Amino acid sequence: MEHAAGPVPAAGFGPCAAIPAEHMDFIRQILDRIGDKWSMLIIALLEDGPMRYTDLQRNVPGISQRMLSLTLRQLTQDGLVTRTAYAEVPPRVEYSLTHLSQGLLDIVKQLIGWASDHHEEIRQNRTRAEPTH
Amino acid sequence: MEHAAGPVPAAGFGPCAAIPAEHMDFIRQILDRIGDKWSMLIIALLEDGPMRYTDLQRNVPGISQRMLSLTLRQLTQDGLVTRTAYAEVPPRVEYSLTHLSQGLLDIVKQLIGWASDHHEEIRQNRTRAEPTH
DNA sequence: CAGTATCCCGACGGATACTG
DNA sequence: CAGTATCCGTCGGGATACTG
Repeated sequence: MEHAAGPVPAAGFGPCAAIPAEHMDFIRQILDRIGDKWSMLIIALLEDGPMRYTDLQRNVPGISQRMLSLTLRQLTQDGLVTRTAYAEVPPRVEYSLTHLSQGLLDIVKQLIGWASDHHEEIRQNRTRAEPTH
Repeated sequence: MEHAAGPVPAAGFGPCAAIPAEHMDFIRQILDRIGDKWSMLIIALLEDGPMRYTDLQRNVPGISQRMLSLTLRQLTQDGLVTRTAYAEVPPRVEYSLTHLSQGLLDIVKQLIGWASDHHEEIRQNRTRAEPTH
């Protein structure tokens, strides 16, 4: 991100130097899509390589068939996941990442890393925040 | 639920090398929290420095007072945002990032950058995915 | 195996009105 | 200015049953 260096550039201080208002729109779009309950998890899981429907279902604990299907369809439509169906006797379908989602994968992994590092701290903060009332 | 009876291959490549099942839990916790509709946006906005309640309200287009209050309270409780109230005649309250959210900010910025770079591609993918009926 | 279809509940979150 | 309180609709998403 170019932020050039600069403490609040331009005139006075604008209402929002960090995010141009024009960007707000699709930032929300993307967040709504991958910020949902399962997308990032699935993308992270696909890092290892292609996975089948049931593989995903086993490895994303708690996901329902409905949500798995829906999420995969969304991701496929967005070009973040590739669906490959093999015409075999027991049907086989594999899902894998695309070039587009490779960059996203990197970020998702960072987010997971951050969560791993700080979830405990956050939990502590949360419980200790009670007494205020 | 543990189906301990399962193969659970342990050797070779397990069902999930990317995310150990134990981590799934708090990954979901974090995603549920910051993956909501407004948290990341607010964190990104606070990069520039402290902002007041109304500043945030202006710069997060479409957010309601209710959601702004709620989100800020959540973030404050989690230790991701600091709330500072000045006892002045017109009340003034400022919100800013904490050391904890600094690392998260970096990731959020990357995500925003990624969204900026690829939202168009994603939109195209989405529209061109229709004909499949 | 890899899904789809249907039902249904709870929460997320917007609109509005009120307060310290 | 900086919130809280209440009402209420939408819809994300789980449970269950069925299909190619």
